[in-house]
Amino acid sequence: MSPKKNSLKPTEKELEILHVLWENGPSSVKEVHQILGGDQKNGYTTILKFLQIMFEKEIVSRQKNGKQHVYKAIATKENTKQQMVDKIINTVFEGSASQLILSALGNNKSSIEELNEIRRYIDQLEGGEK
Amino acid sequence: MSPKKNSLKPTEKELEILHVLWENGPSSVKEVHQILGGDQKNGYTTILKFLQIMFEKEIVSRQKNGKQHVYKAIATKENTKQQMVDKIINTVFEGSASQLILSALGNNKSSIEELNEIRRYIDQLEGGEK
DNA sequence: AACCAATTACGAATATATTCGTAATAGTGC
DNA sequence: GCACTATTACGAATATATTCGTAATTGGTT
Repeated sequence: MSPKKNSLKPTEKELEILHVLWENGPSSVKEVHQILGGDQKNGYTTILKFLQIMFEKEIVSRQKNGKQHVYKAIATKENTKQQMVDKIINTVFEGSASQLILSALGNNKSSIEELNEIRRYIDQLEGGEK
Repeated sequence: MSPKKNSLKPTEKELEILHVLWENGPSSVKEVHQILGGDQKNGYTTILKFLQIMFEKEIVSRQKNGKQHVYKAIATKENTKQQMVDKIINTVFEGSASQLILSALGNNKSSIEELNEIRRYIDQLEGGEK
């Protein structure tokens, strides 16, 4: 019965902005705008508007610093990635993570080192029973 | 310079419908509507409209059968899954398939058998050099 | 050929996402 | 305190997605 809805489904553009906040850390509108390519890519007020909307959706928090706001992502990159992975697993891989994994292994060229890392991780999962 | 754009980004609803066509095979509007839950879930013309739009976007093909159209998915489920995997890899996993895989292994409980299957697949990839 | 039920076609209403212009505000320096 | 500029707030325009009511069509039946 919480008054807020926390569906957490960033749109395409919101995700772009989240990336900036994750990589750059807490940032002003100006910074986000710049990092995303300046006026070539988006009007300043476009980015501003998005940050305001994201603030209302509680995707980001903000804090005043002089006359400007500094925005900060609320969800971590890890959490967000996890949610997106869960979603794709459920919508197209009938709930099976391993299907997704096989598919990811399938077409994408992972290096030998990466494959070894994955193998090590699997060993770890199996070793730790569960 | 082809006259068509083939971006292939099914929306949420389109994906739902594609699933029906993949699982059920070529289907009439009536069938899709029924399988998706009938009038409880969507009006008949809603599904009809979607199939018409998807036809224009060339997501599905269709063929007349008596007075009705029989719709058929153009892309296979495999292709579509692959595209979605590629996209998520590029948008949130900085192009690294193995990152996605580790993430998928991470929170989702795969069974021992599944882990073994994945391991076998990795063996195969490594064995076959490449 | 005329009728009827099933089906499609069309267009509009609503919802959400994206973009940005203009107005209001608020610190800063004088 | 006042003017100046950086910044935010607001509201509207456009785009795309979703939903469905109503009209037109069409194939089969008599």
